Amino acid sequence: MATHKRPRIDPLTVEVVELIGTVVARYHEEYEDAAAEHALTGAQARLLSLLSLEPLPMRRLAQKLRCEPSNVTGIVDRLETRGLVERRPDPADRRVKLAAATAEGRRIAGGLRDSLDFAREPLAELSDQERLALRDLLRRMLGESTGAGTDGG
Amino acid sequence: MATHKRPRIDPLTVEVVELIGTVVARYHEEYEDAAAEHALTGAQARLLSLLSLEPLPMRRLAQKLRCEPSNVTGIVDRLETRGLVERRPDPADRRVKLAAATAEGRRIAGGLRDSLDFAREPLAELSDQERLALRDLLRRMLGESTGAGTDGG
DNA sequence: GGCGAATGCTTGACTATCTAAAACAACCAT
DNA sequence: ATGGTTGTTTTAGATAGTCAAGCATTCGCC
Repeated sequence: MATHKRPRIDPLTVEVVELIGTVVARYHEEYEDAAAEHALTGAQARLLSLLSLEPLPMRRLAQKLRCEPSNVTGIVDRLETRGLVERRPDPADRRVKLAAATAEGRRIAGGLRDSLDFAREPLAELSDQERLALRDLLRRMLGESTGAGTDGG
Repeated sequence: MATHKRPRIDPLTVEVVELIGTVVARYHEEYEDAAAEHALTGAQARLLSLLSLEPLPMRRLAQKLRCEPSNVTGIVDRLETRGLVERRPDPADRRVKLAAATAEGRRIAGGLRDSLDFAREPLAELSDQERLALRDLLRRMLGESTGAGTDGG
């Protein structure tokens, strides 16, 4: 009964998996906290951070956030109500609406970035050499598909 | 203007931070997908996984999931409706309700664990020695506060 | 030039997650 | 016994997410 034919995993792999789980959990916690400090939800913070780099069509936002466009409509609505984001027409295509961060929106996004100490603090524990080693290991683990934005267009 | 007095960060640290962000994103994606394969939401999957180890009081669940107890009520309700979880009285304290996974719930939790290939697949890329190095780096990064469940009672 | 299909966004209906506040029951100390 | 504390649920309300339908615009094609 319950023949869980789970491929045998060595304890080391299990431990690494658990460590990664811990990193993931802590990262999220810190992110949500940082967002909350600026009266943003996680989803709002992610969207606003994207827009602080460049204006984007709603459709593009949905792709980057991996959700339905109709969902983006709501999130942008709430940010627009608060004056952090605005919708602009796309001169090249009148169907498209470009969401863009306002000056205030960019200010908040900057503050958010600064609050995101998660990455800096624990990394400070590591020497340059160790950071280098960590980078290489993570790269290999991610299989070079680390184009950081290569989410096929 | 906007004197973002952001402590200068070296490019290596920035890159490592981005890599960790990618790991976090992929982990979540995989987790949600695995949950969806078993007709569970992320929150339901996390809760059920906890209960597959041992029955827990609602209050304890809320602590582990870092949310309000009233929230746990709803999630357990939905899982109970589907017969994956049941509420039992705590013989030692009649106020307490112990949430416990049913046999079917444990079965699903097992399947969920098996689907969670995220950790195994990319880790297979690494040699034993590299895994060891990665473990040590992650441990140091997390500052030994990796008691994996030492969420003070 | 115009017609139909495809594209971009929004709306509406519905579910899940989450919080805060209030209600209720049971425990515990005095 | 009384009263304060603790554990759970209920209620109300917000956000986030899906899917299907609707509307406007663009594009392919004749």
